[in-house]
Amino acid sequence: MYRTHTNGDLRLSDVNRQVTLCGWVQRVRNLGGMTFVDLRDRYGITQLVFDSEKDKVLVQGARALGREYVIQIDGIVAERSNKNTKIPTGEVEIIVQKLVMLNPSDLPPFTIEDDTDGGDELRMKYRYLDLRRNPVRQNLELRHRFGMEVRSYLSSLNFLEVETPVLMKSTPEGARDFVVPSRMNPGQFYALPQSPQLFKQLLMVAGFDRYMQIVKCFRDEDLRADRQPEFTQIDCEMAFVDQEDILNTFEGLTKHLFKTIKNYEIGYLFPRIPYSDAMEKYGSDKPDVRFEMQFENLTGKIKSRGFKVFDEAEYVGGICAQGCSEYSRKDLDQLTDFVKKPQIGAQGLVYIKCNNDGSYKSSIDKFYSEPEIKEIAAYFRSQPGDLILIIAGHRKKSLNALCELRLEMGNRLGLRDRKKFAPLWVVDFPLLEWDEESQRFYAMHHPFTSPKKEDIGLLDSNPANIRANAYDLVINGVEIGGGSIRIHNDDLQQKMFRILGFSEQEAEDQFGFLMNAFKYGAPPHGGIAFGFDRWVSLFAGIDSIRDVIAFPKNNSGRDVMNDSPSNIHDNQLMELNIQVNLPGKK
RNA sequence: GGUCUGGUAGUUCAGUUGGUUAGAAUACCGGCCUGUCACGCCGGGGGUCGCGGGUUCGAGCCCCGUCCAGACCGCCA
Repeated sequence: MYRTHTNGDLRLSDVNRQVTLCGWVQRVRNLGGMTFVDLRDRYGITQLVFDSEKDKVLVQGARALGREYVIQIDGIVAERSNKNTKIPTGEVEIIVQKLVMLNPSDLPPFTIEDDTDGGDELRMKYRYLDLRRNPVRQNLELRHRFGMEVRSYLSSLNFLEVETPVLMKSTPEGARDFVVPSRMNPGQFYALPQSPQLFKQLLMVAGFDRYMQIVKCFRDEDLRADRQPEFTQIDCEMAFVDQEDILNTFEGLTKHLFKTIKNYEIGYLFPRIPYSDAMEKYGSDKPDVRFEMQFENLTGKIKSRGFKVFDEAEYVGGICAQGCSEYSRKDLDQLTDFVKKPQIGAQGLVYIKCNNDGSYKSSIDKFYSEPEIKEIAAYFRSQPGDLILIIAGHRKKSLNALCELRLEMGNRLGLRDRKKFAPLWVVDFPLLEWDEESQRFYAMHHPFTSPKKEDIGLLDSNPANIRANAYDLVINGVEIGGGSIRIHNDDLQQKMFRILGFSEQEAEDQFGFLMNAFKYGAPPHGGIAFGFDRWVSLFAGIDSIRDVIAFPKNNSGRDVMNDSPSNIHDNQLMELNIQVNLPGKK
C-alpha cells in the first residue's frame, strides 16, 4: 500500500497514529538542526519533521529533496508545538521514520504556488505542472461538481443522457466545420459536430421525450478568451413542450445550480426581455442587468439649433452615469477616446454635466440654450451630480458604442460585482437576418427554429419582421445558453429552406434525413444548449474559459504543450488520398 | 483578413533623449542556524535584450521585415 492517508486528512484526533503518506515536495525549510518538509497532494499539505538529533541520515535525505520530488514517508502523527492556523492540517505534523524517494524532479520552470511567478504562455506549455496549483485544480473540481449537479437534476426530471456521434455529416450553414477524411470512402469527409442539433431532434422523433448530453462541440472559427475550437455544451431537448415549458424547466435548473454550487438564492422569476427591447435599452442581445443605466433614445426628440451631428443622425441616444458630474476634462477625453477606438467606432461623445448646484455644463452649449439642455436632461430623469453621455450616428453602430460605454461606466462605478448574479431571458429573437454581402437571409438561430404563430403570415410578405420562438439565457452580460422551439412539420421546414435560399435539391442533400423523419410522426419539440465552459468560468469568477479547461488551446488554436496541430506523415496523406497544397511551400 | 499591446536572467518585470560593465525581485547553488510554515542571515552563479536586416561613431531603445504570445474587430446559423 502506497499510502494510508492523503495530505489533507490528518487532524489532532490522529495523534500517535502510524501513517504512510505520498506526495510532492512543496518546500524544504532547513533550520540547521531541524528540517521541515511541506508534502503536497490534491487534498492538501501536511508538514513533515526531520530531527537531526534523532536520525542524522534521515535528515540528510530530507535536505537533499528538491521542489516537486515525489516521496513516500512513514511516520507518527504528532501535535505541533507551533500550530499553523492557515491550513486544515496545521495542528499536526509527521515525525518521519522512513523516507523513500519515489521520483526526483527537474526544477519546475515556474513555482507551483497559488500565486505563481509563471506567465500564461509558460503555464500552458507545462500545463500538467500548472494543474498542480490550487486555483487551477479548484476550477476543475468546480467543473466536476457542476456537471454532477446538472446530470442529477435533469435525471430526476426524466432526462436521458444519450451519446450522439462525433463523426457526422458536414453542413455548410453556420460556423466552419472541422472535417475528418474517411480512408474507407476516398475523397469523402466527416465533420465534427458544431452541436448535436439534428441528432437530438431525431431523438425526439424517436420518442426520447427528454434528452440531455454534456457533449463536446467543435467550431473552426477564430478564438477569443471565451471561445475555444472544442468546447462543451449542456445540450437538452424536450418533446410536447412549448416555449413556456422550456423556460420554466431550465430556469429551474439554473436556480438549482446557483443554489447547490454557489449557495446563491434567486427568489424571483427571471426577467424576460424581448430582443428588440434589449437592443433598444442596452444595445446588446446579452445585456448585463446587474445595473440599470438604460439607454434613452433622443432621436428626433430635441429641437435643433444647427447641430448637424444630432440633426442628421439616424440615431441619437445616451446614458446617465450617476454621480459622475465631477469628471475632469481628462476623464471625458479618455471616454471619448474609448468610444472612438476602431473596434467601437463612434464618431464622438457628447456630455452634459448636471452640476450639484443645479446648473448644466455640456459640450453642446453652443448649440442649445440652458432650458433646452435641461429638457434633454429631463429625458434621463437625471439628478444633480449625474453625467449624461450621448452618442449619435448610424443606429446599429451607435447602439453598440453606447453598449460598450455603458459597460465601461459600469466597470468604473464598480457596478459589475463578480459576486452578484443577474440572470434573464432574452426572447422573441428575429427569425432571420438579412446579409447584404450574399443578398440573402440567414437563420439567426438555425434553420430549424420555428416562427411565432402570429408572425407566420409574414413568411411571404415580410420575412425580416418574423419573430422566432427562440430564447437566450444571459447572466451578467454573458450568453450562457440559447435554444428554440423547432419546426416539426415537413411543409414549414421546406418553406424555411426556400426562404433561406436552398434549392429543393440542396435541402434534400443536406437535411433530407431530417425532413424524412418529420414525415413519420415528429412530436412538437424544442430545446436549449448551454455553454458549459462559460457557465463554469462565470461561477468561478473568471473571464477566460481556458482556466476551466484542463488542456485548452491558445489564441491561434494551438496546443502549445504538444505542439498541435502538426504535419502528418506522407504515408498517412497517401492513405487518405489527400494532397497538401500550400502556396509558397513545396 | 484587420487593429492594438507585449517579447530583456529559470521566472515576473524595470531599463531615462540612442552613450561606460543591462538592473531589481523571486527562483536556483553554497555556507550558518533546532520550531519553521512567504523561515532568517551571509555569499555566489546566471543574459543570443525573440529572430533577420537597416540607420548611426555608437542600438535593449529608432526604422523595415518576420516569428511567437495576448486582447479585440471581422467571423462564431
